[in-house]
Amino acid sequence: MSSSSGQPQFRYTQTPSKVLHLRNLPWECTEEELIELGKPFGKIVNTKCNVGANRNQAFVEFADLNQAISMVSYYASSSEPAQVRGKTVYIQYSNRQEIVNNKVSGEVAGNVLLVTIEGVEAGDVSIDVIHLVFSAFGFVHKIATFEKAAGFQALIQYTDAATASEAKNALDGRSIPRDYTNPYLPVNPSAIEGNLQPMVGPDGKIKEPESNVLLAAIENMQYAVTVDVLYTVFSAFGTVQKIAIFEKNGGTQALIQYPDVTTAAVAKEALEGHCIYDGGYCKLHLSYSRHTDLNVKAYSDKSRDYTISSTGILSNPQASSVPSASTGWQTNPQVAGTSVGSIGMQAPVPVGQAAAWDPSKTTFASPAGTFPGQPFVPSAGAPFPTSGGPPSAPAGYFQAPQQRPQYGVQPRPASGAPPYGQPPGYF
DNA sequence: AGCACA
Repeated sequence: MSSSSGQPQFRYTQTPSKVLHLRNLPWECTEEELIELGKPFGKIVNTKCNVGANRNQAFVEFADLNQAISMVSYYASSSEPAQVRGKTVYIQYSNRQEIVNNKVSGEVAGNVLLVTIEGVEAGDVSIDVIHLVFSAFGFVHKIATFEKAAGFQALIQYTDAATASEAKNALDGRSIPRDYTNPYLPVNPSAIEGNLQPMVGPDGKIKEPESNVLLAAIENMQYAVTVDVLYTVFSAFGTVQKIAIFEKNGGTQALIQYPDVTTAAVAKEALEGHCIYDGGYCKLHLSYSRHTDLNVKAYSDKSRDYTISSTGILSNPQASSVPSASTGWQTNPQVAGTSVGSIGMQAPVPVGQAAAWDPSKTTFASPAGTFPGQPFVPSAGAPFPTSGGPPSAPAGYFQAPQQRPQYGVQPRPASGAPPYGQPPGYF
């Protein structure tokens, strides 16, 4: 308790800081209110509110010291005091140089994806399905879905922006496999329950070594399974880089190469045990290949290398790096938008545009649906490119006779370019 | 008037 040389801590002698201490705030003042207050003076990079016993103090941190100085000096000489909700707020330099740890896991900038799922209505895609698809990239903290007349949207919250970005890159523009939405088809239960277990179980549950290359054994192959068919099916989960089909032990197998393990894992979970055609035809058995990079002919009827034909599939913006100012994702999430279905990427939404969350503001492009009830009739002029088609080749691809197709995949031009268009007018 | 978090 050395009451040592009483150095007075008057505000006038406080050393300036990028961080300002605010007091006399209204109870449980929100982060948005702090930002509103400080925004005119500069860029606020972090806040901490509801500090103190009464939860009526807060900190705001500016990007630049001069911005903090300008705010303090402005209100020091202003006739109008700083106010929040009509209460006068007292502002001074914090005795710290930065705000630490405001960003709890729920509020890291860019960790939330806004997903627009086109061609579906609420209930067509369950949260379980969304969870399944997005969990492959990392732990999913929260999912919220909402539906307006414009469309069905979901918020997917990851731990960090990097994970969100990864998911965005992998899934943007993709279709959710149709059978997720079909209640009559089995969904791999382990995949859905896998909530708390990432790919590798922490409790010693080691799965088979993962790979970005999947080995697909095709059983009961009554219909031709071409490179194109496989491409269409597996592209629903991410960029397919290479495909090779070969015969082994009298059966047909294929290798499908993705850019990364996570994408392969999603595809594997989703497709394992499922059939390309209804009726048990062309059943897929998936495992991880030991290969990581296939050496295949660029173009043949048994193999394809999609990486060398100029395909600009992935040119994805980063997830938002706008500093977060969230109190919760209901109010002010950092959104790196993605939409699944026929998916369009949405630019990150800056803090100030939190209102843009209103899904009703969404301009909705209603693409050729790839979802329930859509029979995927290929346009007459664009037959599916089957190489030497099946004997009784179904008029509609992926459609065994008198059967409904299993996967919501779209016809693909023979050029090798994926069909995923960017529907106009996202947000 | 007052300065947190782990």
